[in-house]
Amino acid sequence: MNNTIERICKIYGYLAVQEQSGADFISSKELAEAIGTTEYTVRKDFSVLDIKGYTRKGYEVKSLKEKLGVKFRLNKERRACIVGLGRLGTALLDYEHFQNDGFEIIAGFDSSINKIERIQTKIDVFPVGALAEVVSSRGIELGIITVPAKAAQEIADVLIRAGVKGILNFSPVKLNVPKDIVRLDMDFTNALRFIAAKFVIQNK
Amino acid sequence: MNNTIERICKIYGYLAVQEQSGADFISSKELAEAIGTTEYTVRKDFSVLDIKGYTRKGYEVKSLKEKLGVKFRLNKERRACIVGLGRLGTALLDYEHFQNDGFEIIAGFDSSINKIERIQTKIDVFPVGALAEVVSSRGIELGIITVPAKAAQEIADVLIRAGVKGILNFSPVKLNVPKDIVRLDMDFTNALRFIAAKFVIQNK
DNA sequence: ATTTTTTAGTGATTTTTTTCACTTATTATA
DNA sequence: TATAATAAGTGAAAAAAATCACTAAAAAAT
Ligand SMILES: NC(=O)c1ccc[n+]([C@@H]2O[C@H](COP(=O)([O-])OP(=O)(O)OC[C@H]3O[C@@H](n4cnc5c(N)ncnc54)[C@H](O)[C@@H]3O)[C@@H](O)[C@H]2O)c1
Ligand SMILES: NC(=O)c1ccc[n+]([C@@H]2O[C@H](COP(=O)([O-])OP(=O)(O)OC[C@H]3O[C@@H](n4cnc5c(N)ncnc54)[C@H](O)[C@@H]3O)[C@@H](O)[C@H]2O)c1
Repeated sequence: MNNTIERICKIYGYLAVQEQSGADFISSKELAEAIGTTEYTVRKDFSVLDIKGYTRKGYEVKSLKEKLGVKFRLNKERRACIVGLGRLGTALLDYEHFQNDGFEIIAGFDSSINKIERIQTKIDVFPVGALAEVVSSRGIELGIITVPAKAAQEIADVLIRAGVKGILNFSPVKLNVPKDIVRLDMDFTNALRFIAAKFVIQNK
Repeated sequence: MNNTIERICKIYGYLAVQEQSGADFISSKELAEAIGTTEYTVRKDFSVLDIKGYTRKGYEVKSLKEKLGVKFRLNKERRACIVGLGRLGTALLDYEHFQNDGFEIIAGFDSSINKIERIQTKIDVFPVGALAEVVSSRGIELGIITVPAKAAQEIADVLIRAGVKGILNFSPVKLNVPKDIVRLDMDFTNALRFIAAKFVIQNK
């Protein structure tokens, strides 16, 4: 199931691009190539999701995107916030792509008043003390954590208590969250390790 | 196999922390908890890798880390470079953790001479024209791509021709690489999509 | 000295995921 | 109009991954 979700998310992104460039139909083969899987897997995913295509044409880009959008609620705008406005946090804060793709970063938080005052961005920034209040009052569903490792769990706890449903964690700690909260870790060091390790395995 | 590699990388990171804090032995259960899997899976992974523990004690932290380090060459320093010194690239450039964990960022590249001149960092920065030369002469094995989407494939091609073995790609495009090159995409938008989609699926 | 508890090790089983093999529909072509 | 080609749909098979169920060893407790 996770694999399917992951593929669907990639497909959804690819469809957005294709839609923009005016493509009408797209085959399972092209989708497979675009996201790095096989046409069988793409068709099986769609089969399970009860999504139909057209023989000899493929899937209609617009309606396919629409259907995936509805099934996985990728069509709906989601509000997010970033906690920890250091080097990584500020880079993310100004990353316009998120907004285009349906994720609206509507607030940033930091513990340093200094930083908050100096920061240059169109997005509202607050002291971290306001986190719980802002998250719940503004209906923020996603929390992005870019604070130092030692503060990450505490921030996660506040976010969850305030009502976020998912956490994207950039700090290199494994956060404890209740199992109805979706957590995803972006650990760059592990990513580099994975690349290095995979290379070693592949070549022996 | 990929799943095993991923788990081993996480375990390796956790072991580094445990070693630091002076732990001697660690059980499959603790490891499982730390990386988010089951004790069975951890033991099975080790069983396959022919790694032995001690009954009623667990695995010896130091020698386990050592063994994984050797098997997956995670003990060896790897040189890496960052191409694209914008908001994300500069954040990564100064991220000290990489060095601690055996990844030595030894060069940064950008197409803007202006940027290169203004940038403040201890790491050597070069115009992108020097990429191929620096990569091959300094034995850089890993390339980190943080250029805009439209330049990403071209940079990947140069990196590969110059001899990198793996690419960590932060741009939101699927790079084409020969299959002996390990590529890993860090697509933050997809990560947010995944969280949102998983949440929807979980709660219906 | 004996029993209990804990934890690894692993073959067998189960579950999940992927791939295959084949059918069907539709369009293009001869 | 007949034939060829293309691409979806899907049950079956295969492969991969995870879990279970058990044994064995060692330490701790009685
Ligand atoms: N910089 C990178 O390239 C990079 C790469 C991988 C992972 N990370 C991880 O991302 C996180 C942030 O990294 P960074 O380099 O941006 O660090 P940073 O030190 O530049 O920024 C951290 C920010 O968090 C703020 N902060 C600290 N405690 C806080 C709290 N309790 N509540 C709110 N804000 C708080 C600090 O004031 C600072 O602005 C770290 O966990 C780091 O390990 C960073
Ligand atoms: N900023 C973020 O938070 C964020 C988040 C997710 C993904 N990304 C992706 O990471 C990449 C970089 O994002 P960013 O926000 O840092 O962008 P940015 O515009 O701040 O930086 C891009 C840098 O690449 C340089 N560059 C452009 N073409 C180049 C080339 N051919 N060779 C070498 N350097 C070149 C530019 O001079 C600039 O310094 C983009 O692909 C973006 O989609 C960024």
